[in-house]
Amino acid sequence: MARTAAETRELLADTALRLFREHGFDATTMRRIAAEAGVSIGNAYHHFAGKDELVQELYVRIQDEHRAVVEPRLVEGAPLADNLRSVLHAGLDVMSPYHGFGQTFLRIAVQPTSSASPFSADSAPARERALGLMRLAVDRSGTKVSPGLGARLPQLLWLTHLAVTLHWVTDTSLDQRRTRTLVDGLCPVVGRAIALSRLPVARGLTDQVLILLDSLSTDLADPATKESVS
Amino acid sequence: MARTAAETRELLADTALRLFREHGFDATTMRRIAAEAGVSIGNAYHHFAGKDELVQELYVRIQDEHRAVVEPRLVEGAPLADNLRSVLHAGLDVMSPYHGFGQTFLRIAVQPTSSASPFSADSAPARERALGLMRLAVDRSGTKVSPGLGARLPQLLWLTHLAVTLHWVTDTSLDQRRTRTLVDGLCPVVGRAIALSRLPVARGLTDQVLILLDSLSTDLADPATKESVS
DNA sequence: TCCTGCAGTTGAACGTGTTCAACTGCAGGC
DNA sequence: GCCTGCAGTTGAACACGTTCAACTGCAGGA
Repeated sequence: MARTAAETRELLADTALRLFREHGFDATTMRRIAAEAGVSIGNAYHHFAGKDELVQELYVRIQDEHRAVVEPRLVEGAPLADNLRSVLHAGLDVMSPYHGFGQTFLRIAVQPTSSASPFSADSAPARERALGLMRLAVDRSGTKVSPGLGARLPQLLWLTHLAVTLHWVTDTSLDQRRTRTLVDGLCPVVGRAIALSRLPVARGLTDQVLILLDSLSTDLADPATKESVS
Repeated sequence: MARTAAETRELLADTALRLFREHGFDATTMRRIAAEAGVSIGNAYHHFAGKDELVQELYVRIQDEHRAVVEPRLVEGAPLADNLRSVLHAGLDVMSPYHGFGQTFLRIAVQPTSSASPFSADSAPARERALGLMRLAVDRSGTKVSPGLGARLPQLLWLTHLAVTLHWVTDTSLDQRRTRTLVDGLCPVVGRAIALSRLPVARGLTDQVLILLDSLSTDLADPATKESVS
């Protein structure tokens, strides 16, 4: 028997993700994942630290697919609002089959101790890729942005993406149409806000927001700030 | 033996909340809660549908305490930003002892099926009270707000509160100081944004935001929209 | 040929949240 | 005094996620 570790790992991930899609997260037991993959329970735990880590695998795959789907859709010179709309809708498209256990997704992502948290140091590469996608949307767009805001805009849009995802998870409407509506309404608002930020009258507010974002990104960038009681 | 149902229920809730505070959520087993309360496991499940429902009990108590703590702190005629700051800091004060299982808190709150979701129809009374608190902060403040925005402002501030809470849950800094910093930076920004919204140049954006909030509150108010596949 | 080491694997066992059919004891009719 | 109904209670039993000491089989030296 004894495949290579990589083979068994992928076999388990594929099986688990299929069962998650077919029966949901709770109804999919580790015993069944192992059984359908043709390995023992203990072996499954040898390759994945727990059931949660199998969801992280899905997280990674979704993100890869998101980028693959959205990149061709980003139009050079289009308004930023339009490109943002493409990114957000593409994200919803990709996540769509997994709405059933979005709550599980969130439960795992929210654990500060876990490496799955979008804010954790461990997921810095994944976060950097997500930020890179937003940066691409900004760079390709024809919308004029002040340099100061331009540097922080990807981060701001990424937070927007998180907020939309949060809404999507709790969205019980048919096919999550309400989240689609939210995206369609939100993107023009973001576009207008950015346009407004260039006016002198909004300069003070814009600067304050940038400072706030700076302090937030310090949270994300500097693991040393994670000190706890000695 | 056989106390009244209300007595046993409260005894269990008190015991559970004490154990949660002392040992955290995961380390507190239903068996131990029942044992320390002097009842059987089955009895505990007779009074609470599950471990999650005991956390909902905490959710209710925290909210009551939040209102009690913050109401005296709201200053008549103060800038809205100051009153908002009081509400948010008071919220953090009250939640502070329970930061350890904030993730558990969120896990339960996020389930759309559960009645614990802040967006669910079941928690409408709790949400209404939270909104009422924000309305009070707005009404007591001396900040001038356009009527259209004024009507939606409590909802907007409530969403702000949710966002801050989300940051708090994932905040690993000592005593969650970073969230405190976030609040201190965020409140002036909100104040400035509201001031800016009154200017004619921002009228279009303000209207768009209000329309967006309208569609969001339709989500919350109208349970009929929760239809799923027939 | 035998031994050693190790990557890959096994499944019984543990403690968990949760369920449920059965028990207890009291209030109130007869 | 006896029966009935029911609110309150019980704990064994179930399936689950997770752990871990032990097993397998092969590669590569002696």
